[in-house]
Amino acid sequence: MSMAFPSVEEQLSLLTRGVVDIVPFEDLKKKLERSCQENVPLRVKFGADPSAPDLHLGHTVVLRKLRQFQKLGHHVIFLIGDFTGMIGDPTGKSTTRKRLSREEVLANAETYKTQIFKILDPDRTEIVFNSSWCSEMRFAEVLDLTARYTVARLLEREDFGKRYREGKPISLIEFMYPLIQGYDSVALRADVELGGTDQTFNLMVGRELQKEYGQESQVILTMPILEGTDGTQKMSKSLGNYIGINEPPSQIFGKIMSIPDTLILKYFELLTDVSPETLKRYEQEMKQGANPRDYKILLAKEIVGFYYSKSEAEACHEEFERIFRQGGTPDEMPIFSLSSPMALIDILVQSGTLPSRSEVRRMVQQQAVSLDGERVSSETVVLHPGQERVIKVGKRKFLRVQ
RNA sequence: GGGCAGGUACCCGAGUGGCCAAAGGGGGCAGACUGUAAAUCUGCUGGCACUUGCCUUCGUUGGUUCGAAUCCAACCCUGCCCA
Repeated sequence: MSMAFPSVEEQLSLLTRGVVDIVPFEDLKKKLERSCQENVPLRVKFGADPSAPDLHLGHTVVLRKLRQFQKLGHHVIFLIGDFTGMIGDPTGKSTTRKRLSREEVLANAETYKTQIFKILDPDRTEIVFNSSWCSEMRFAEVLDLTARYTVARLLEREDFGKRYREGKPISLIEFMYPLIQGYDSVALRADVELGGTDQTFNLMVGRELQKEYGQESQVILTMPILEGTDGTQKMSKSLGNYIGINEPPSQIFGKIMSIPDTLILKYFELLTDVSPETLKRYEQEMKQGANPRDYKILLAKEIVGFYYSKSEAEACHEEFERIFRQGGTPDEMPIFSLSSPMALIDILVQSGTLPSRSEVRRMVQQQAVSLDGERVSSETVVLHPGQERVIKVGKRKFLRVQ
């Protein structure tokens, strides 16, 4: 399969979009030139944690960059770091890593596939597991690997150094992670490795190790870390500020609408294909006083449109207007069927709308509960079957009772 | 192996026998205000009951006591120093 690559300049202009750093830039240029001349695609590596199969928009920043490489004709290697996942890390800092079985890893891999292929081209993506070479390594080989790096250099990493200075624990296996990840690059003979800026250190270790093992060092390309819906902390599932790509369209739409204004342009740049010129125009218009809300709507439509469809995006927009601007109700909401009369408090707990009866009482006290648009003042109101009513808790929890 | 300091609710962190479901902050949730948001103000933030009540929670397990997050013992875990 021989196809001409676009010119190096053309490739670079696309590939440099939105990136934070390319180290070293000159080497990327050289690799691209050689790839053009010899008509050999670059091997572009990206590593993923095996235990987090729920992708969110934060993950897609890098995936979209991989997609650009693919569109230019390069070969993407999606590495699933199952080896360390199967060992587990009992002392992991805050989140104790769960040990994964082989079956779980494979199941997670499947989930990955269905998600990443919403963005990546399956025909140009190779999925690999690092256990396939890590589990073959003999202890002597592992020692040989550890002899090639020093503790002082590992402590150069910001979080290691910080934790060490602050007297917080660092387990040896954590020290090994960068080495393992770096060794993966050796095993894969990666030309380029992508990652978030938080991965810079690990990516650099890959460069060092490749050199140690007599290979040409990979070029590393880092992408910005996407802030979550809270606008300050990085998007992550554990912080609850994420927008999952598997979430229903109306959820995605609503969550995007809730991001702070300061993120609008960044989201456009990193999560959509909107051209740089258009981006500039948006920026100008907002500076001149246009309502940022309207651009958020454009953004939300753009993203929902990408993962679902244009018409779905339109529908989300209409529903959003109805619910939040006019205080209406969504098209779809959880339904709870009554078979006999039941008190409001029981309905809200049994339907799972709220976690406990105490919570229901609190909400009612705080005037957060309404029934068919009317504030509810007592949680003991009894609802009867056969009559359709809508309960609303807070701004976005709805329940249809029938 | 020895010495010292620690382990408190989602997170940080006060509390050293009853007034502790446990100060304070962060986060979260709700209300007001808005543009849906941010900022601000107010309230809530273990569960069950709901007019002062009961139950579970302060690393784990036992013990002392009318009564323990607080005292004792053993154990587990973490950090620092020494070997």
